[in-house]
Amino acid sequence: MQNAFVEIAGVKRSLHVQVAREIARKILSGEVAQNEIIPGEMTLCEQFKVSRTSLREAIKLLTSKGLLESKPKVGTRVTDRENWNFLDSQLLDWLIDIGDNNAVYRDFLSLRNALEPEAAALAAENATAQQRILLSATFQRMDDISKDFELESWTEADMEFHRLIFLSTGNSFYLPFANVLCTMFKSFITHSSVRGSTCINEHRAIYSAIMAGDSSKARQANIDLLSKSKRRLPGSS
Amino acid sequence: MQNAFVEIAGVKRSLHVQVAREIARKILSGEVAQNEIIPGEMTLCEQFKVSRTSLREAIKLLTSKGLLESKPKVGTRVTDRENWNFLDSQLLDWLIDIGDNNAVYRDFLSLRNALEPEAAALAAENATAQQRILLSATFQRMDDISKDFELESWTEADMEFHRLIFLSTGNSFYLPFANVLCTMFKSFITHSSVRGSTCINEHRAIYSAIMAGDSSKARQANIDLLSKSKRRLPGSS
DNA sequence: CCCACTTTATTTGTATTACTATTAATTCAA
DNA sequence: TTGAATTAATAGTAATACAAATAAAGTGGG
Repeated sequence: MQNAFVEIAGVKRSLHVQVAREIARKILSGEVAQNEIIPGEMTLCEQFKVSRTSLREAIKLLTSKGLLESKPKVGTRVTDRENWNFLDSQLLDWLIDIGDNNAVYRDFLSLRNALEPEAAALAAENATAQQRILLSATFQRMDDISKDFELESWTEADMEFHRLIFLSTGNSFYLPFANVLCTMFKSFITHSSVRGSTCINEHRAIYSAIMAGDSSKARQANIDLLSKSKRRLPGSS
Repeated sequence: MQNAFVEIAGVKRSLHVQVAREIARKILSGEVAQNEIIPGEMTLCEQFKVSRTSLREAIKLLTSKGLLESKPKVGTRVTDRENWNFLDSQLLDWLIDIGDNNAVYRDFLSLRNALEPEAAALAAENATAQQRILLSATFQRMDDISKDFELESWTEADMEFHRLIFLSTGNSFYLPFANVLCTMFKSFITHSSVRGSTCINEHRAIYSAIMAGDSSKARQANIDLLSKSKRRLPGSS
């Protein structure tokens, strides 16, 4: 396993991101195995035709996402899958680019199932005045769009709605999901998975419950929404 | 706001991690405000007495955690709190070092509340043979320890038990929580928050349900455990 | 023969300097 | 007033040298 690291994508972005992307692709796709030691810095510099500075920045980026681990004398090793940060937006982008997205979408829906009802409940209790205003404006947009449906603008409003709920929980640990959610929604758009109806009534139920400060009703309304959309998405029963 | 960036902790770790830690502390504590532009690279190099290489590695690390954002000509700016990745173990360590941990523990418990019941249900359905063996061994240890209670070893086994559940879900998005959970448990130990009893029976119920492949029973058992431990932790009703 | 200690070689970590690319702000001309 | 060209400031890339860490090989004493 020597020449698994070659080529370079002729995109725009900064060099070390290109390199990181290439290496990440090979790791995520399984082309290089977990716990495998990748070639030394010098070797990789030659293969990617970049300076050691750039290569090291690339490796640092991947290390910070839990994909790699470096030790002097021993080298840089691919970590166990357990340590990969699947909630990182960039990593998700790379993962989606690779292929079998059905599994990714299914797993993500499962996570939303666990999180969003609780997030809605928390938002009902903790949303600030400012956040309630934003939520109102966004729901208004959804309501308007639902009457004259247009996929892209509705998806965007839908995304913003659920994003705002995460941000309104008043719980720091829910914040990262706002970004992950956006990444997934954007990938939905570009890969144009069909999403039939708007479920505007189910969304209205969530919205009303949050504005009324009724956490249990918000939780239940979000459960209802998820159980309805589950029936339309690929890979679910 | 110029000399908010000085000193340097005389710890061991690699240089750029020390620097990153210092800057992160100032950001997380609010000493430097969100959206504020921090001093240029050269200035920071002088203040921290490190080379530009190390400083840039530090900044890259913080950028990858969503704390900073760099653009040519404009500089490096502290991002909105919404973008901070609170599920990063290192960031959590820094956050805990700062102070008001009660809020952190409370928020984390709230997240566990949302996630762990679903994780237990998924584990009941998807745990591999290998994972079931590990879970059995770990529960056996918990059972033994509960008879002759010793705080540290029990906390470690408890942590491993819940960690294994996350790893056994068969859902990539649950994996990162395994590490976050460990970080929080370790902080519990060092900051020696009291955790009275072992709840061994509640844990047994989860364990049995997972081994039996009964997802709804596993979910309910995990809910029961959380509602019981909630009554003992600081900051909850 | 075996164990502990020392040396060596390899690999990552840090530092320095120089140059390039990007872009906000300014300037100057239409 | 506008808008295109210039300027200046900052991050990105590169090349090179040296420092630190450590696994592995070598060495001496028991």
